[in-house]
Amino acid sequence: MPRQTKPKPLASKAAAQRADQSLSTHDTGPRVVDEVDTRYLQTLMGYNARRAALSIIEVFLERLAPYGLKPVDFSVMSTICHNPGVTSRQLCNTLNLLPPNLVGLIQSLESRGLIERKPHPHDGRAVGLHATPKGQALMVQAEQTATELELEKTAKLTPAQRKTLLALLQKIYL
Amino acid sequence: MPRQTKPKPLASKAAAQRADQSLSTHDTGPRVVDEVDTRYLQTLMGYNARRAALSIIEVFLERLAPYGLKPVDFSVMSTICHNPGVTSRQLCNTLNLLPPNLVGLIQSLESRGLIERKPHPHDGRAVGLHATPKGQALMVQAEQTATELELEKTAKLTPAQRKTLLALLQKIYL
DNA sequence: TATTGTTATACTCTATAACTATA
DNA sequence: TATAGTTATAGAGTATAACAATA
Repeated sequence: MPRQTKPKPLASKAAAQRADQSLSTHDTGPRVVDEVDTRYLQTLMGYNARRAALSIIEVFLERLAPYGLKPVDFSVMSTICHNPGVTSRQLCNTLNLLPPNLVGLIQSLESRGLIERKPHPHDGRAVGLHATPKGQALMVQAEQTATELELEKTAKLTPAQRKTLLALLQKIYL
Repeated sequence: MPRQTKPKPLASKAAAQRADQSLSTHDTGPRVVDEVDTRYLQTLMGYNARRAALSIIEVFLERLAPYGLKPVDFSVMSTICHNPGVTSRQLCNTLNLLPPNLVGLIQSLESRGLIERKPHPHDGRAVGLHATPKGQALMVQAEQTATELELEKTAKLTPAQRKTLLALLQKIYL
């Protein structure tokens, strides 16, 4: 189930058309565009990172749907599994989420029996989040599926390139 | 105006805590998490690409606000400027947008006097989109601002690393 | 019959303000 | 006074179905 219209394969014969990349062509008459020139946008990291992320997330949504997990659910569950007792506030800070948007998500995971809320040992305001055995078992499978899917989507990259790409991306947002 | 809660600086002294990354710890008691371990998520390209993209887009929204352009407006305007006569359908295919979501955007740009709609030379159904002189002038400034911002956000990267990162990202979504 | 552009609309995601309980 | 969690709600973004005009 494609969520977007898929770009048609470009007619490579028309590559020679795109010669003038200047912004101010001062041309006002009607014109037919044979092949769309996106060379400027492709110099922008934000554009490329967003397109790459959406490309992966599109497949992620399909493959993880059987687990009832969307990307944010997945990252929250994974972080809880790897950090038993983590609080909502810590999840927000770590994953760049807003507290109000996490409330319903946590409640949903709890009602599905994937996590448990336990009182925080030292802070009466906070609540520690723990994955149940059911939640842990689900995430073992989900993380394996996610990792497989990621390797597929980055199949054009060598392992070294993949490692490089991860490191460079982290230099931007960390 | 921060749109998200900003992660607090991590106490590096606690890095030694995160030794066991296994999913099934079988621990059920209350526990305090000192530093959140996100090492698994950081192995996922989708997670890193999305975080990097959002990190850039956050600044993009601030810096491009004076031009009245959000990321999608910007990419549409830029593509129209560099491809005079491009059609809505071509924009959708190129930028991975859905036609209904582009209608209001195009109307807004037209009512602001940034673009003009002209009949397509060969196809009576299609409409060619052209940037007005006002739109072209705006985009010269906007693209310069965007490029500057991008260089700031990728300041930790060498020019060679930046080029590598762009190329690797395109190998994922193109 | 297929495609371009459009309308209407629903659903999801994201953001802000304000409240409570505790530190 | 400040923080953790919550509630309510508004706004933006994204999705599908269906239609008219043209190819």
